[in-house]
Amino acid sequence: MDRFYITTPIFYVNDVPHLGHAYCTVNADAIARWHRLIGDSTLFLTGTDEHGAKVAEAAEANGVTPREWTDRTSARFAEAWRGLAISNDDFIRTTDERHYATVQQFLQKIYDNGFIAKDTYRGLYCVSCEDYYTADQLDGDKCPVHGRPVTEMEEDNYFFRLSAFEDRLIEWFEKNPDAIRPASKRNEALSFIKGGLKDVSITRTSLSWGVPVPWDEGHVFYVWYDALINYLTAIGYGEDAEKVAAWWPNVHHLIGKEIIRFHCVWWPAMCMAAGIEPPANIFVHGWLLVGGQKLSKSMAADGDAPVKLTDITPASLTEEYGVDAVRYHLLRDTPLGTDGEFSIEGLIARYNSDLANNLGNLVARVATVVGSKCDGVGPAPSPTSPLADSASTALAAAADAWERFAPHEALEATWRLIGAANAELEATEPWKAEPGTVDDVLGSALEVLRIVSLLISPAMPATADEIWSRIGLAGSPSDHPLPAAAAWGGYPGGLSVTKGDPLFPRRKATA
RNA sequence: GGCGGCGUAGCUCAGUUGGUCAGAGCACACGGCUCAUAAUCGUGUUGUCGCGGGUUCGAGUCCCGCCGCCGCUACCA
Repeated sequence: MDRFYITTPIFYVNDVPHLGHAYCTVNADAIARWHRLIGDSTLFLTGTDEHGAKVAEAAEANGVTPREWTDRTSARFAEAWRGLAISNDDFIRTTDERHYATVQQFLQKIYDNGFIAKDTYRGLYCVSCEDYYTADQLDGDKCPVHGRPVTEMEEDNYFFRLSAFEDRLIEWFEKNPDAIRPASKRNEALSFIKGGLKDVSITRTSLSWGVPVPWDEGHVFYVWYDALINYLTAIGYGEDAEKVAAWWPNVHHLIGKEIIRFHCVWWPAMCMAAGIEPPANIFVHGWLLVGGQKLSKSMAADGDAPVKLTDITPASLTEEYGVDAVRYHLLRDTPLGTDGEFSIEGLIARYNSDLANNLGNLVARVATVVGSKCDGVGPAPSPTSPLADSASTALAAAADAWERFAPHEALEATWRLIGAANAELEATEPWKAEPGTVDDVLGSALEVLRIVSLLISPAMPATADEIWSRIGLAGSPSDHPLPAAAAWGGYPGGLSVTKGDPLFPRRKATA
């Protein structure tokens, strides 16, 4: 049995979960579900990043301890993911005991290996960003992000000798051309490395809300530095060498393009410094862009302001359109690796054409005709149906696409099968035929629905279960491993088929 | 400034190493069907492939220049 380890970034708790977080997490979830479906032993990890000055400040402003504050804010993410049917196997928090233990061991190892040393850092610091700026980055004398004045700071910090890894990183990139995808993002990281690397300050003394540096009291690790290590905490680094060996380094980090440097430069170097292999796969996704148009006011913080992606909560969409429809849109409309447009109009267009007209209507019309021509008992499929080829083609294309982290292609392939089934019904017109002569075509249509349930289950688990159940099957498609389960002829016949309400009622063009 | 990317039908986008590459889906039009969520099936229209040069028998596909947009340029989840 193969193993499959996939991660999202851990999200910073001061953010409210928004559509950008959801985009990444839903994609990771669908890919994880696909791997479970093909029988891989799968570990899907997400979580929250909870250290740093901003969190400490927010806690104080709310009159609670940082820990109480992050208990509350971390829960918002867990809740958002429940609302999107996210099937993470673990939810890591950087405030977990286990994480402190792993971070300290991992960094102690780097320290012992001689890649961490003390030095003095001087710079212009923005408290809001928790970050230093160079003079030319400033907007006058203010932080370009927050517009707040920066302060001159000087700290005795520990520095990670990133510069020592320039050659090794370049070699790693060249020996592993597919480690970072897409290639455009790999090149971006590589050119950054080739431009020369400077050592990075990885500890702070100005705050205490962080993981303590084990060899020097009074220092805590810089939030980014402890955050990356979560990927090792979850597989028991420092605790369970066997478990680490089982899952590492063949991990798949799914990340957004804004954090390329941390994941594609720092993180591999940190792993090298600690004496372990760098992560085998890093897949960089793009951003969802929100155009000039306004979204529904219920989704915007300020009804008249231009809506930003970060203003859109996943719940505002799932309440209106349903969990699976939102998941489908996120997976189908923006290929991983490129930026995409997000709009309610696009969501509705996709909903109506793919979900209501093609899939939902196919389920409805098949159920109706089985009801009228077969007394509601589904016949077995024909072994010679032309749809058998369509089904195997769809399965092969979907499998290939999921392997390449291309959910949109996997779904596109599945919809070609749905289209073929609709066309086959038109060609054979079972509603005109005498009962008794329609078993082959209706059985084959039901078989398509069974296979479609399997193929859509990573993307739309609830819909898959519902179709599965309506055609009379017990359990859930996710209990039936591919590819065997998707072989033509699996629908047994003799099962009771129920019509039910429309799976996806059509939507008006305006929300 | 430096490095990199993008600009293809109304919309969203495909287009490997240059030669049916001018495409898909949506939208739209017409026709069929009426089992189905006015859904479905079939057929079809739309483009100076950002602009201007060049290489070539032949260029969205290579080269040069220009215009427009964007990303990265160090510690911004």
